[in-house]
Amino acid sequence: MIAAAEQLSFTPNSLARALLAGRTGTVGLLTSDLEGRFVIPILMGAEDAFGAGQVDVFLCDARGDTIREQHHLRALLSRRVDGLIVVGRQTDPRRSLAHDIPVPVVYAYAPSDDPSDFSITPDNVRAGQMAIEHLIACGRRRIAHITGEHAYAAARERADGVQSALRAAGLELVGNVMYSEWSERWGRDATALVLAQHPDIDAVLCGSDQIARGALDTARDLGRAVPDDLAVMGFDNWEVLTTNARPELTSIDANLQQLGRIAAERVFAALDGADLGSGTQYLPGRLVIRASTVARR
Amino acid sequence: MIAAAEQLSFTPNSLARALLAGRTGTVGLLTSDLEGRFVIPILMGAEDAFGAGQVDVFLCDARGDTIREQHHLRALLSRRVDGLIVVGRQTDPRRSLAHDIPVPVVYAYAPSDDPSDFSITPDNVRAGQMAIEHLIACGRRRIAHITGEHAYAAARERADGVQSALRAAGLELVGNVMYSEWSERWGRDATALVLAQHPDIDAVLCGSDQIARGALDTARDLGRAVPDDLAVMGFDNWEVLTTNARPELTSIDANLQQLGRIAAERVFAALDGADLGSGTQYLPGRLVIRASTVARR
DNA sequence: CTGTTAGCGCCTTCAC
DNA sequence: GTGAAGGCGCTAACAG
Repeated sequence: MIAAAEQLSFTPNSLARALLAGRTGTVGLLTSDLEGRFVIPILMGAEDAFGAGQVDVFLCDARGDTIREQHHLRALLSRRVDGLIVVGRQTDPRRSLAHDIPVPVVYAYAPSDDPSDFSITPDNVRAGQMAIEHLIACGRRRIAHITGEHAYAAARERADGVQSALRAAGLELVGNVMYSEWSERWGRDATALVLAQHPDIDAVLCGSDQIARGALDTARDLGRAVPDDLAVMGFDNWEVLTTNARPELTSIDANLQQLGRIAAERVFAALDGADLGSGTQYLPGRLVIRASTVARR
Repeated sequence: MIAAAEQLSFTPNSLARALLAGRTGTVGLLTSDLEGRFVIPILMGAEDAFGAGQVDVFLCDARGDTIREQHHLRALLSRRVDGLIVVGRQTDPRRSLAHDIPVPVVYAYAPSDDPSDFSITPDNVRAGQMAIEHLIACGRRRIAHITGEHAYAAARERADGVQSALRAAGLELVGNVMYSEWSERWGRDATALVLAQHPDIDAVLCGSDQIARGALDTARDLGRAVPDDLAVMGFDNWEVLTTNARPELTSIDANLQQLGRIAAERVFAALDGADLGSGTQYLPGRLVIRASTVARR
């Protein structure tokens, strides 16, 4: 009867329950950069995995500032989150948060520099290989590689994968890896440059979809038909760029949503006593073939 | 001395404090669509405003599903959030969550259809007017308007603003408002169409930056010089599209981050007893002039 | 099987 | 001034 009376608009107080149970059913997601487009899919994947269970997530954006990060960390711990996911803005290793955190911590995207932490990050070397293997499968032999800032591990690692896959096929990159910035503009300029120096190339592999969009523009300006005359591909599979390109752009998807989901599942399992493990797990990407490398027929 | 001993690694338990205080210092952010690019800046603005104070935010993505939304709502209330921000994916009014929510609720981006709720949303009519006023100030007189889906209030309202500003200047739109989809592809196709029918136009106002990018491509293909021969502008000021365009794209920024900040501030003030108010507040946008409407010199 | 009670960690009050 | 006690809402353990 009491129950019936309260049924109308009664909500149990999770706080009290948490206080008693020693478990809040909450997880902290500490990001260093909401602006960037890599964090969001990861966040979605994590939200997804947790949403099914009964856990809610505290989102904190440290804006790349260590002080703010420490502040948020303290706040999250004082709120007794059951676990923590730390999402970086780049795939370069980042400093470990601290050693004495009383809850499981998973580093996503940006791995921790402490090998005793557990991290999960995209396999960029493999991604570079996959791209080259696809281009070779398309019959391309004279391939140039235009990419972003050398300061980014993602750029260097993809380039490593590119070189190793070429070597494995008995081929060589045309010219050097061209590093500069992650922009369409650089894609346009670099493509003009490489086409002037090496007019006989049959493929341009770009380090990001943005760069690839620039490459497509220049190819069009110079009358090079894509993909018949010149194949173009990118990385990241940023749909707004890839599916609206002329022709639509082949790309390597880093499976970030899955990465977020795995991170969440690992934290979740650790809550139930599973061992979190340590070291860095590399998540393979996925080739998404579109018309910029394979002609429609 | 006890304090000293604990200073090493002691974190006060916010739960216990909250239980006693009747205040958790948490706010729920209920979104219907993390994927979309409008939610993120709002979220950042809110996180920003709250981060300064001591409040943390629970992020819940309902994925546009009402059931899931109700589920999350219950969860958030059971966690005794002090307030709620509901962020929709479109600017079309959405159904009110419920009438009996015991904490302040602010609707952001998608206003509530219940006038007793408080909502804040971009002023799209005014944005349309601002765009036209800018084009007229640039000396344009024969303006076409290509936009997205008619089903979106944002498209219709901007078009209303466009028409009213033209009328106020004694001008008329060239052709009808062209509604279709929010894509580069449509921007390309529609621009080709309108240039064929009305070769004498001197400006194309596009309903989004994506559409505007398509318009720029077609203008280039057809040899129309931008901005001398044809001005092009968009809406949203999506930097990745605007600053990489050839030429860089003039756009109307909806100030979404500010919108998120205001929403957070309103919730925050309501926590301290301030009246939340009701009705819909329309936040004006901001003109960002770039080279697609004003020639560099 | 239903009803009572103790205590989770903190803060505020009141007594000393 | 320092110190003890009560209670926030819940659940687990125990008593009836």
